[in-house]
Amino acid sequence: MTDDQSLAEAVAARIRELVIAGEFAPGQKLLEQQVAARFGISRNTLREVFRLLTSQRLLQYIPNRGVFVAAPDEAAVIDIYRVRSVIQTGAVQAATRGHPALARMRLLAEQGREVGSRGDWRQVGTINMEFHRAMVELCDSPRLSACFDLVLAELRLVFGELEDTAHLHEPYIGLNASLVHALEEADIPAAASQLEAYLLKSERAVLAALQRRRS
Amino acid sequence: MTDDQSLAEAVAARIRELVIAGEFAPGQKLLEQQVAARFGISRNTLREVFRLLTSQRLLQYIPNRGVFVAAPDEAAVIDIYRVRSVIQTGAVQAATRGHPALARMRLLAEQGREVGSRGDWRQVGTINMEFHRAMVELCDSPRLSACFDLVLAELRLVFGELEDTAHLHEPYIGLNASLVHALEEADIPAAASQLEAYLLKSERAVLAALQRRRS
DNA sequence: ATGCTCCTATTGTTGAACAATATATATCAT
DNA sequence: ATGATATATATTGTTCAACAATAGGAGCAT
Repeated sequence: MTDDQSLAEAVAARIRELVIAGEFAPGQKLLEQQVAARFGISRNTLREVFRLLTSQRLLQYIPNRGVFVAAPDEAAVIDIYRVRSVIQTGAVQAATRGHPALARMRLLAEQGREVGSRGDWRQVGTINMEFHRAMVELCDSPRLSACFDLVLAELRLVFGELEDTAHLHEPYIGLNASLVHALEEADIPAAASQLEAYLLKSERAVLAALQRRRS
Repeated sequence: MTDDQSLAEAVAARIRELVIAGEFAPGQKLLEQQVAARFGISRNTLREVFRLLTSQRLLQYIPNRGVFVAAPDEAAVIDIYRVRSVIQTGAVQAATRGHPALARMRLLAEQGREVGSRGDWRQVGTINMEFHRAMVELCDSPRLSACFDLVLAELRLVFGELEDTAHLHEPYIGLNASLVHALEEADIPAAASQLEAYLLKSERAVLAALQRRRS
């Protein structure tokens, strides 16, 4: 079936999903023995897994203390949105008519609207992230996409800490469609300003929700 | 002395230097037994090291085949400069008067001129990289800096493949000073256009040298 | 050459062991 | 009690030896 990847990578992928889904709580310590037993692998292999996930910022590694599920704080969120601003601004600047990523953005924007009307906000969140990933692919840069994937994964982790994901995604369904429109018209300045507005709004919403949660 | 880091991290740092210095040739295969013996560590620990360096793109990991020293090709160089363009453009946009990173840029620009007049081009290259790292720190974003450090390390690897590093760095001593000047005057557009010119010129020089080398 | 089997070196993974470090517990002086 | 100190315990850091799984090459037939 699915076994062209090494065991370490396979387990890394599984843990990654668990972390992002919030099954492993942020800040929680991961004991080597315990986790190794749970996944039926040896400690040595698990350590490779941990190194993998640490490099993706999903786990935090403190020497001689162990690994912990990353717990992004306000500073992290601010930094994440700074990265998004820089990279995604670069993306809209690089946008060209007829780029496959643009078509994908259009598709995802429509899917988001559909799923949103059905009220499945978790799904909307996922689609929204895919939308922005597609946007970065406008750069045709595997390294920028990789960097962006990292911060996006961190952001999903933050979302996992919050509950009221409803209004965290709802307002952006319209914005996405509008952004696609601007890009298809090759109106870069409009797209850039809409992106900037989106990011600012989203950052504020996330920060507010995060601070509400910490009380 | 210096032992607050784990053995794996220490060895990773050493190998990293060797790779960047070109002591391990790009594309060369690294045998686990051999390298483990050379550094006096066990295979298991070395595997952690490899995972670390792979995530930094200094090594390439092919399942069931082993790890190889990364060998950036033309496509990689093009991509690296795309990343630089996006991130560093973001940096000059974020520049503010009196930012500590700006002072550091000025210092490094002067050092570059000094060392350059003495003809120590290798040193000029190092200082030049520090200069651009400082530029990215204008963003005050640890994640952007981390991403930038990755591509810069890759770029050093490319430089290692070339010999005539002299004229690869010489023309940029003046450009750096001029860029600092523009930023200190808060003339963002000027700085941006100079940066763009610099990156384009540098990219072309590197690509040309690289293609000359492959024959 | 092309395709085949067999062999071998290397990677992938394991389990147990021990040293080094951190955390928890108990002990003691104040 | 409180706080400091020592002791014990759990966990991480690292090693080693073993074996399974895989890739690459040698030889051989076609």
